[in-house]
Amino acid sequence: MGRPTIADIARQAGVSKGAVSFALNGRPGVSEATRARILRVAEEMNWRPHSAARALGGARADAVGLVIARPARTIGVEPFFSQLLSGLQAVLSASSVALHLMVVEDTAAEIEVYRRWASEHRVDGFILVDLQVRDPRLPVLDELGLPAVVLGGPGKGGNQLRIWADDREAMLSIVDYLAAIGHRRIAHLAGLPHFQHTQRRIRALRDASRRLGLEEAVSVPTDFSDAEGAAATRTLLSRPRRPTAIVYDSDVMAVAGLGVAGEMGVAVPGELSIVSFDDSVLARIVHPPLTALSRDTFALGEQVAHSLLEALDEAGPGRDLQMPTPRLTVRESTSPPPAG
Amino acid sequence: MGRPTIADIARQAGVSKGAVSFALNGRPGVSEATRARILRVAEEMNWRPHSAARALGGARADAVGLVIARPARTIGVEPFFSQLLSGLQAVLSASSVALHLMVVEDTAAEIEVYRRWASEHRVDGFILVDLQVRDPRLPVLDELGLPAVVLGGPGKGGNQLRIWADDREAMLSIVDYLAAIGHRRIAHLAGLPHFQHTQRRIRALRDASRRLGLEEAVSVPTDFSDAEGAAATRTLLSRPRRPTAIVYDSDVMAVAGLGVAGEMGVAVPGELSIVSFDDSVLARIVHPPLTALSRDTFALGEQVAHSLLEALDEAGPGRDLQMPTPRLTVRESTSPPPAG
DNA sequence: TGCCATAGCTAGACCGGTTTAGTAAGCCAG
DNA sequence: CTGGCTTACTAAACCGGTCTAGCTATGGCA
Repeated sequence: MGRPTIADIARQAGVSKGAVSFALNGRPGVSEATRARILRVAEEMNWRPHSAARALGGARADAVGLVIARPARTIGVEPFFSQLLSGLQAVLSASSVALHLMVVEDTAAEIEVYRRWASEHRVDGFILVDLQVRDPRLPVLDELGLPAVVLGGPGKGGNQLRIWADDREAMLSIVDYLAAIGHRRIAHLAGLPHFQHTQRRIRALRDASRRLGLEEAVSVPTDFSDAEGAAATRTLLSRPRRPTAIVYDSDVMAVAGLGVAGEMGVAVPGELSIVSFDDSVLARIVHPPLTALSRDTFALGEQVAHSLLEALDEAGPGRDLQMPTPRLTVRESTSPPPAG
Repeated sequence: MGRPTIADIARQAGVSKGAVSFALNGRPGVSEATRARILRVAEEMNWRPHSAARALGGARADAVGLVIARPARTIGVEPFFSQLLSGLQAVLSASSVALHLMVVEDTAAEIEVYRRWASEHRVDGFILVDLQVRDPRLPVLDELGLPAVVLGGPGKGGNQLRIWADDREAMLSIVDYLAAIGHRRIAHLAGLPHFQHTQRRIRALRDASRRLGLEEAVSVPTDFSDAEGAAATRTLLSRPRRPTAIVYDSDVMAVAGLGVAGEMGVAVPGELSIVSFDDSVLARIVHPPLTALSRDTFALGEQVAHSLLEALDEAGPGRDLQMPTPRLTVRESTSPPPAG
């Protein structure tokens, strides 16, 4: 015989299918004695629920979806995503909720996946990353009516829960630190310009520069890849009056930039200070180890998972949840600028 | 009205549910005219199949499972997994097959997940990574009767398809290269000792050392983490007669080792040559860029996905599939050893 | 003309659960 | 003793598909 069904258990225990269902789901309708007997039989027969059958009745799919829209080959590098995934899994696994993961090429494809998974009842909710400026995904999620947690914010509107950290404050802490040790020409290798956090960081740098009266503070948008990070660094360092400090929006770019500096014979931190906006093992294992903004991405993943599980239980209106502002970890890639 | 069902379409098109099912699945039983009409109605009503309902009838779940057994916090670092994932996704997405991903703490938990997903009809097949020496997961998979693709081999027995590259030949190419440029004392920072590929690499190094008459060739097992990579490197470099070349089983460890060398004032490649068994952006962006074995992990992922999809269609007996042997990419982290 | 094969379709069982309506028995109060 | 209420349970509908058995109309062929 194949996998046992509740009908098999019912027959074995001498009760009806309904009674078995009640017993297995811990709901009233059977006596304690009968419940114990049914549970014992189910245990003996090694019964497991058939998730599809459950989902058919309109119940949970016990899965949540995460769709990442980035060119497939570039995902590999970002420790951020792997860390986030790990944190998500840690919580989801504990609740026996599976994670449906998909990597697509662009936002249009991403939205298509949301529609498909929702209509196919594959998932109970979604996790959104890389919040964009006027994000076209939000209205779609509202329309689909499934709960979602959005990484990024703060923001109004929509029924999703927003989880965010204060990028502006974080950028200010970097610039304040650099200015305090004497830097007056700071460059910023930013990420994709249509991401909300990219824009917030760029604006924060500009504001801080004005307030502190810096000589120069330029933001250069990139696609987050090591290639563009390296190329932009090369351009910056080739200028006659080059910046004395560069802030990188990701650790991958920072490490690439560090490599370019070494290659061009620019000493770090002697002639150039480097700060990474993202901390990870990557930032720690290179030499010199990078001064970086430390946030606990694993914990972020855990928080996202918790919030989503909560939202699945009681669909409330969208809320905001602020994570601690990342704190600057000073390592050996920063020092006062060269004299003169 | 909620989501339209085939019953709604049937009513609208004036046919029976069965006819709709035939039409939508492209099987005989309806005339071309009727089929076209049904398809048009389905299109108009924006119908999507309910995956649970399909799965209930014994059909496909249209999902495959990947379970990774490593401590959650350490996954984040390995570019290998992210690259593999990207390759998998590229192919799976194209076939509208979802990927169920789960990270667990150990092999026992991994096996438990296999059992659960199989009995819950959540997935149609599995992908196994980190093949172990006498792998306890293989008999379980045979018992569950679901197709699987195993990364690692070659191997007999089991009904799984094995996909592997020739680790032995790869290690030999590294040692031959190092010996050819004059190295006589080579160390090897290996991975977890119960992995098959770890053992094969250790054995290959020993054999090559004997054949080439090297002065020393030692393999040190680690847990793949940057911490152990750094610690073991420190120990090796502190010895009175230290190795002139170190081969690292992963790029993360190699980069960590590079950092330790820099910190201890050991010049790379002047005094120490470094080779990474895994190539990735990581190996390229550090300075000096690392000589490494290049294999296309993304392509590996694509191949795995293709093979698994094929196995889903026609469950054949287990087979072997050999990937191209990784080729050594010489960069700037290797040179002849210091004189004397 | 009569018979059979076949195309084209319908009705309904079925998958494995959940859930609702209904029923029998037990208990208590009046 | 009876009516009403609760408890413990059963029977059956239901979710949205797939699939098989069977029915009807048509065409081909002897």
